[in-house]
Amino acid sequence: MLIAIDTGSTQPIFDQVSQQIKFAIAAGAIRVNEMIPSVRELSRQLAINPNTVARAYRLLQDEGVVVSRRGMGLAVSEGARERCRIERRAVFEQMFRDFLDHAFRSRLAPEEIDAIIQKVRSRVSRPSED
Amino acid sequence: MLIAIDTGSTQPIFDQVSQQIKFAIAAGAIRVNEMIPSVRELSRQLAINPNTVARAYRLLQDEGVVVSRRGMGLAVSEGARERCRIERRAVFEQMFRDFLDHAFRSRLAPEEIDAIIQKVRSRVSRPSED
Amino acid sequence: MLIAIDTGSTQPIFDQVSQQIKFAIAAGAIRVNEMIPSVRELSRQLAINPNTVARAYRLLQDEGVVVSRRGMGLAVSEGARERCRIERRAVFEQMFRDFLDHAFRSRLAPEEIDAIIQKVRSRVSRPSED
Amino acid sequence: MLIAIDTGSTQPIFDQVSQQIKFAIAAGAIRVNEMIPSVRELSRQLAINPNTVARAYRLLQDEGVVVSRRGMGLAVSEGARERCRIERRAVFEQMFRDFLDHAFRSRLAPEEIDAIIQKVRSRVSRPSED
DNA sequence: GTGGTCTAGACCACG
DNA sequence: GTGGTCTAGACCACC
Repeated sequence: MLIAIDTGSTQPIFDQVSQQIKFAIAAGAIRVNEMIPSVRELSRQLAINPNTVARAYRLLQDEGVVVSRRGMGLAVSEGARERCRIERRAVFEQMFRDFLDHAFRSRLAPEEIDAIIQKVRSRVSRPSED
Repeated sequence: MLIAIDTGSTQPIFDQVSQQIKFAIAAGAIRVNEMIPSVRELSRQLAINPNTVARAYRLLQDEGVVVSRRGMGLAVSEGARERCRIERRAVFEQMFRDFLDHAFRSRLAPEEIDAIIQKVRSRVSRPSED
Repeated sequence: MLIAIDTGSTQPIFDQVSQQIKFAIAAGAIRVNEMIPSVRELSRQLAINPNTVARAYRLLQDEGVVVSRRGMGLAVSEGARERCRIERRAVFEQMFRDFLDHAFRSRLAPEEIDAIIQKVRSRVSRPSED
Repeated sequence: MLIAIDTGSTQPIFDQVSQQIKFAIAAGAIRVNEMIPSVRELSRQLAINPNTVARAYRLLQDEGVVVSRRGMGLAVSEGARERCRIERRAVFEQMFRDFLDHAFRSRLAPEEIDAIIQKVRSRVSRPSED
């Protein structure tokens, strides 16, 4: 359950948690029918407020990614993996679209956009260390 | 002075205003030593509160992009264009780096990343209508 | 948390607040990692508008003296004390340099400058009552 | 008539002008009964708004430092020099008192205050070049 | 006319 | 509970 919280990010913590769980499911790191950690357990691990984990889990339930098993906890639902893959794809498509749109609106020259993409890609086959 | 406010964005209005002014300077749409619109004028144009514009302008002053000419208004400072260009470049480099890093950490396959870039780029020579 | 507001001063209230907090950190009266009073709390204590305190706190954040812990409040950042000491030192060095420079430019005789320093120092081991 | 305007200073321009004239009189650089430049002349020299010079001159008249000679302009009044010396003295005494009071209230150690005074004095026999 | 500060009060998301 | 943003409107000094 490798979840990395960035408290400095503008993305809310509950969102980081739920998103990383979904993307872990998409990647197959958590399997269908597998249980996810309890609220108390995960909040302890990540050193964040239990309410925050609870909110992330509520989100996952509302989206049908996990289902409650009474008295046991939450398990990854049938079909969750495919849906998580689709969402992951959509998230990053939107992210790149925002980048391009914003760059165009800022009158950044196409050549400069190309230069950015070239430069960053050449440096990042694994995450940067900034 | 083409500034477009997106009230739905998570980016605060004052931030949109100051950023768009900086990028307009970067693009040469506002020249060094030129005055920027008065707080009251711009707030009227954009139909937002003068305090919000004032806050954007305060940001610009703190960053040294504009200087106050007392009783007269705010003028684009010497060397502002180059600094704005550099900042614009840095902003978009960071944006694309975030995209890539985040995608890698989400274990998105390199081929899928390529597919996203191809697909979106082919579609966006002008801003999307989302 | 002894903060004294001088409403008659030309120095803005938000500036007095942020500076006094920085100097309190420099003096060790507020410790690293300690939370500073909430916006509402301090505004109540000082009988000033919450927005004014918020602006002071925004300044402190921009300077990296405090960091926001979301939903919890603001905490003094690592290394803040040393930076606050340095700033305090710089502020007063500049203040005295301004005094001297201005005096010289006004062609005040060195003996008269000495006389002023002697006279005032002998009188002030505690703050004056002006 | 050596007047140096600092547009970046917090001290209003009209105040800089009137104060520097008074201090020039205190220093004997402008003599009793001598005429000071016309509003138009000085505003041209300093490249500032004539209204600003006019306001400075009004101040000087109100304080009795200069008197109007109909159709001719403004002349330094009898006894102006002594009064200007006294004011100059008071201004710098207050300036140094502010420095000390503020430093005490900021809990700056007396040794550090001494250190500042030593350091700056050793460097400044003529104005600094900051 | 200009920017700058301050107040008052509303609304929001986060924990 | 916390900070953050935005609106509305007043007041000030400066040019």
